[in-house]
Amino acid sequence: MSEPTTGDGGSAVEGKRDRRLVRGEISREKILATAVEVFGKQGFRGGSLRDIARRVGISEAGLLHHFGSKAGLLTAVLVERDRRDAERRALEERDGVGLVDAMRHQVRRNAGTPGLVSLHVVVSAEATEPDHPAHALYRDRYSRIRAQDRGSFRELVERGLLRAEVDPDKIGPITSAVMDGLQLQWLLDPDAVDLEDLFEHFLLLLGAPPEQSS
Amino acid sequence: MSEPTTGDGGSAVEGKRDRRLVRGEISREKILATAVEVFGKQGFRGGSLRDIARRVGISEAGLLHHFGSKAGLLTAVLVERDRRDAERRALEERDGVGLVDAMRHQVRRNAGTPGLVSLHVVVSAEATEPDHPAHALYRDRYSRIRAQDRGSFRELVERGLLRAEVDPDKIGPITSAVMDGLQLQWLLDPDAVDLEDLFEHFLLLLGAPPEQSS
DNA sequence: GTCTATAAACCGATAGAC
DNA sequence: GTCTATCGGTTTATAGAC
Repeated sequence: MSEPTTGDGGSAVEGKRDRRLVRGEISREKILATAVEVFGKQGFRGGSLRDIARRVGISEAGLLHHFGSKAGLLTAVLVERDRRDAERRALEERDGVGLVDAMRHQVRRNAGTPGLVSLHVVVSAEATEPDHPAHALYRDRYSRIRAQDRGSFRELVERGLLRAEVDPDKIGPITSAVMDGLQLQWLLDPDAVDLEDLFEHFLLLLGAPPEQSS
Repeated sequence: MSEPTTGDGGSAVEGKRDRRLVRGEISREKILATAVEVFGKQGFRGGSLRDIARRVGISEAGLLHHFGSKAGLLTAVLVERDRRDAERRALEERDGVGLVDAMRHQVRRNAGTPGLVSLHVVVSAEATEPDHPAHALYRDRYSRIRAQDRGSFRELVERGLLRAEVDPDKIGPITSAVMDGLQLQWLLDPDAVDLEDLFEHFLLLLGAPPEQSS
């Protein structure tokens, strides 16, 4: 057994730094980090509260005190992840990082955090079932991304930064598909699939210019 | 540990046509079809033998008589699916259908069989976990596809049927990723994602010629 | 906020009759 | 080949003490 010590992931978020963490919040952060691991490996259906509770070093009842239900815990995990992504994207946008480079950064981060990638791949697939507690969340997330990408890609094509054949209405979902699909193959066989290299080749086919080191 | 009997399923493939089906084989076919439904919706971990047995109209013990275990049933389902795919691909190859058109046909079939698509998307994602009973099967399947695609794509590029920038070593996994990733988005929101249309746009970016109606 | 105890349901698999 | 009965295990969630 032993402590997986992944609790380090609970390293203070950002704005929370100057505030003392009370006991309950320590638990909350640690629970969320552990839930990412367990739901990432076993999925929502396959992962158990017992497993998470044991890894955290808390009782199941104690765990449920914070999140109400298993579905509540999953939702908290995914919402927290979305929050961090949005925060990071906002910082990048402030620094003038374009869509394509932002995607490159995302792929690079993914290659270093297989646990988060696994959470996404496994839970999003589970969530295709309409009754799944995260179904609406994933459906709406992809819908939102498609809408955002549409505008960003249109601008890139208009500025001649992508090949003229690229259809701004269609390239967004295709690009998301490439990222998701490559992640699946990478998780199945990490040594046989080079995430960054393959994504970069896809970008080359779009006619995207090389990365802006800035 | 009882007879898994999963081996005999593949024994008589073509020769079965002229032979009367005995009761057991009727059950076997019906069980496999139902297992596709249940595992497709709930995954292997989330789906239960109880649910499958009830839908088939048989007891759980009767079900296990045929397949030995839950994992044995999943394996039988996936092996059967692979067998049918290989059979169909062999026919197409005999008729001179190229790789790209074969992929178009696959996408078109997928758009008409959401249950099979769901089985693939959900179970392949589950199977990224090394302990999953279908892990080796999916890892090897993708490895095999990558190896086959490498040769086929090289030939297409050499014959000028794809853009020269296309790297035969990299475009295979990217193309698989596009199919898988689009399927995920399609299952999450069927009305918002046009599987065939988006895949065709991807092919256009590769410089592939229009479909050969033959 | 955390615990123990327990409810209530579901699970895969086996034994053995027919 | 199919059944009934059952075992031993797991699951999420609640009640109530502290």
